[in-house]
Amino acid sequence: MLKTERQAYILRQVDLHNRVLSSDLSAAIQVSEDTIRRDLNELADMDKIIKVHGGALSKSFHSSFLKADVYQAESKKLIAQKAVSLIRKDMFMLSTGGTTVIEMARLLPEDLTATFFTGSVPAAYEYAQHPNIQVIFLGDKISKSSLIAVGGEAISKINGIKADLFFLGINAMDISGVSDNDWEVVQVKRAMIQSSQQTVVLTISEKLNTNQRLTICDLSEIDILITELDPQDPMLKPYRDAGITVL
Amino acid sequence: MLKTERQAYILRQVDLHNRVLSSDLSAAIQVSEDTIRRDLNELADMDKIIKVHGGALSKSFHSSFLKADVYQAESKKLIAQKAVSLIRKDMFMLSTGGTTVIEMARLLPEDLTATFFTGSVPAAYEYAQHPNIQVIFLGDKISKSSLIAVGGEAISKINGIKADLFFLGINAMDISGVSDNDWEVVQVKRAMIQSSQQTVVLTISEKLNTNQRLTICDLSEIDILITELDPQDPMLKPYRDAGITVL
DNA sequence: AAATAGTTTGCGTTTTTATGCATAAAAAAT
DNA sequence: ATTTTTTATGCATAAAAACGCAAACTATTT
Repeated sequence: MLKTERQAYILRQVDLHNRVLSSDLSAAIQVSEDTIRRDLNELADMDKIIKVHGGALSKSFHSSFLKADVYQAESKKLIAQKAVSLIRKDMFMLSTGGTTVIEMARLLPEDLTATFFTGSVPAAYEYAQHPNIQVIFLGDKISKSSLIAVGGEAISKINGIKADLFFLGINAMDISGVSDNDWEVVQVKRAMIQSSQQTVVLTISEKLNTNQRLTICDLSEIDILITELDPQDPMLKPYRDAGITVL
Repeated sequence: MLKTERQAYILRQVDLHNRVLSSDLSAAIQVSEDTIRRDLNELADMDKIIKVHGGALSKSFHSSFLKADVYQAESKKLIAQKAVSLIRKDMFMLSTGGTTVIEMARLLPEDLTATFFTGSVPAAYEYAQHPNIQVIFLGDKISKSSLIAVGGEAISKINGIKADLFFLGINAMDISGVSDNDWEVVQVKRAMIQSSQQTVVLTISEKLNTNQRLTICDLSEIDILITELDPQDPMLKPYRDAGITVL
């Protein structure tokens, strides 16, 4: 069997079965596991598969179904970097969805090990792409508008958690607090605030000094605020004055 | 034998067998491997074959190596259409992930109202895009390889459901049953089978007559099998004989 | 027909590539 | 923390490719 043929066979098996073990391939094609491993590495270099310990995963299944959100992409990267700096090894994290949070999920360093609890479908997807992050999905009814799990089940699950840090993506925030327009989402976010040591708001500055109908919490419940602006920016002064650490 | 003759012969062999070895050709035509190599190089320069280490491949082989998933997209649409026909208004559905199932999710008619329970992140995402489908996510730890919630929490949640129909995407299936290679996923799929009135397997025919380490269930637990093939296709006979309704 | 120029082919040599094995390092699993 | 499994690395071997060269063959010109 030619090397190229062998690699084509491997690729087919991976795509077909989603996941293959080196040992199975080795037995099936009758070559050493060494050779299989070299093939997998080459296919991975060509971006055709995802190599994992002991075998490989299909790429077609894992390549992002979420198109990268280009709106204010640079700002979001800045925010992401600041947020990442707060995470320590093996922390328990809570997280909502939202484009800013998802952008951050993509920038988590490869070697970071941590556990993320989330009820957001896209956020769970992004976290799950990372090799060393464990993702726990807090299931329940999925809200169509925000793609986040809402309802009593989700909330009671959240109540059972004690997280170190909570990354909160928001819709609106002003000096009277954080607000939203979806009652079910508000409930979930409130529960998440209660269940974590520290709450970190991630937002582009555009959302500051706006508000919506329903209040999630007032500023005293926010510990850290991260925007793309310089922490000393005058726009952020009201929040610093309210006792929030602004990064 | 003339050079042009020889090259014509080689080309014929490549098209016939999809691949040739330099050593075989050399023995067959009684010329040195050096000459064969030169011929192969020339044919490759003319873009008539793909030269690889040890021989050559036909162009059709190589193109399928590059993008193997295109031809299956059509198959999956066929499967999706058959699957959709089983759903009635306001049914309670269970569903795994998997590319075939996700393809089906995209083809659900706009006006269909139903409730889908799933533990699959990408499937939940697709279902959530539909205006009239309610999505309940069965949360727990997300398996990185399959992006599906696994674990005791998920299973006990599944046990609490009584669904009308279960769309099961699979990795491998033969006459001895449905199998997989991830223990945690097997557990979840088993629970889902138990919790639904009818189990419908969705798969491209390529996965038929393959098997993996861990058994999910035997054929008696499958009610309906949907592939891209005609229900009368001989390949499906064993499954019809086992009492499965083949669509 | 002989001479000549241009191809083609086979062969020896050198490089490159492919593969398996042994061993050490790293990563999971227990 | 220890044991097992998986991976990386260097090395040996064999197979294949590249290269140069000379002999054999073709075709063309004289």
